[in-house]
Amino acid sequence: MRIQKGNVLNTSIPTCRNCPNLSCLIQYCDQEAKAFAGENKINYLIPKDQYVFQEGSLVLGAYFIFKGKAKVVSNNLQNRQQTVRLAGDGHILGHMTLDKEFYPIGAVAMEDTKVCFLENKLFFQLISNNPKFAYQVIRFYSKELRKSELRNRSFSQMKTFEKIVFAFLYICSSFGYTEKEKILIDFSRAEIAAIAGTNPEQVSRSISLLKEKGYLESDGQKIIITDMPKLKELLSPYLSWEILE
Amino acid sequence: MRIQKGNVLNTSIPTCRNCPNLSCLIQYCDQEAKAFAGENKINYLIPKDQYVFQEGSLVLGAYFIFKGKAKVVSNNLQNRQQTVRLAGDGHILGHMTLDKEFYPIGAVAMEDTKVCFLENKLFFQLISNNPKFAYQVIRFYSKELRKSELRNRSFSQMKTFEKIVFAFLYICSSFGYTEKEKILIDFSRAEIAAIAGTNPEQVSRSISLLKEKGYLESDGQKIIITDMPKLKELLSPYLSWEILE
DNA sequence: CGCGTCCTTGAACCGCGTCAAGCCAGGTGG
DNA sequence: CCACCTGGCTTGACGCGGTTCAAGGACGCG
Repeated sequence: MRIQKGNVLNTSIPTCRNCPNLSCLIQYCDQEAKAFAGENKINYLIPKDQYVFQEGSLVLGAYFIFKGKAKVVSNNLQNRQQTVRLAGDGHILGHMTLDKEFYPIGAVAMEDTKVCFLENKLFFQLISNNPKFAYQVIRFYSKELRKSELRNRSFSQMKTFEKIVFAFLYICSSFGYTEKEKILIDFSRAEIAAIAGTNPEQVSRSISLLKEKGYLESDGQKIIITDMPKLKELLSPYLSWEILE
Repeated sequence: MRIQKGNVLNTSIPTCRNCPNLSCLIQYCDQEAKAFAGENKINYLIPKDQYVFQEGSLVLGAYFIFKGKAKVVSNNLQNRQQTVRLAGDGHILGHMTLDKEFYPIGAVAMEDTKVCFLENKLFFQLISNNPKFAYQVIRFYSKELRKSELRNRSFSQMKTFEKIVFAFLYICSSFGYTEKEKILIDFSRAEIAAIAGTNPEQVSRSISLLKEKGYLESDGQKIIITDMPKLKELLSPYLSWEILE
């Protein structure tokens, strides 16, 4: 198995103004590193539904998402796929290491996605020259770990219905939303099920129930959340919501 | 609610030879930082069963475990406690941040545990002056996140029996073991249940079943794993085991 | 010796995963 | 332009597994 890459972009690392998370990281990189990155063509465009990297491939560095959406997925031998994390603009995919290690997970682009691949050596160089960059990376991982731990807890205690509600909120928080406007989720039932850790039928049932009670509307596979605060309230026994933001 | 601390130790940061993970981290700290840490008495001894920090307390920095065991726990409002992570020698507890944030989780010492508290400012100072230290911290978080993601996936697909087997292996991998010798797990049924995300009854049933099939022995609450490889095999459909080590 | 705590085992209810059938929308070809 | 087909959404029915409740036993402690 090998890392599957999209088209190489000939740009240097952009400042990425419309992507606060990443620009926050990148602005701390010194000129030298930026030039190196540009020369070495480390920016890629991954088309929708293609792998950023595949399960079982060799770890060579970390991927930063400039613009786009990706899901971190994991198959087991029974061919069931589980989505373990969602990543949007400015997030980090993959895990850097000094040793040769293998990924137990893969990442798939959910839309055309611009990523920047930082090979281990370059990554270390960036950290060494840019302590603020290092600090931002640590904060990112620290936050993601916290989110992941929370998901762990929630999933082991929630009933299926609640897991599905959680999946909706997780999607919203991963890709951003504003409290006021209506939120559109355009995921297939199967995709939602893979996040919630259940099956499409249960997702469908839960949506019907939520629709009935006026929490959301649906049109084909599209879901429109009309009352976000009430939806959050359903999970109030489990969560303090600030932390997902 | 306030941070509950144990006795303050008057030592400076030790090199901690018997604790490879942490010594690996700490050896990269410069003398100045070590002196500062020593002066500011940032080392604490947390007695067994006391909180290192409590759910809902303010985030002020990160805790490094020198020697001991701790569990990261999380209560929901129905008073069910879930253990989301185990941490042994050299591991990091808590999550650093620039802003004022709240922990959604707490940490409890599982035995008398020596920890070192790095307040945010000091932590940043360490990172700035010690790029290798920063890199090690990033590696640690990256690895923990990977483990957590894997746990996420596994738990959403495994049956209860398998989750309990997983809990045993998770305990072993967190606190270290050698493949050859017999491994003693001295946890109450309820504690194991909190890790596996189920109830003590199921833990008890699973243990009986495993005992019957010769995977382990038990004596009161003590569990002795006699055949680790066979135990791992039970979960082979889910896991590539290297990554937990 | 009595009490409390934890482990163990049994029994009953019910949530949910699975299977199956019906429905609707979009795409294709005659 | 319509007939057909395919794939995803929806809903119902069934059966298994697990949570919960309850009772009995082992052990330590006062």
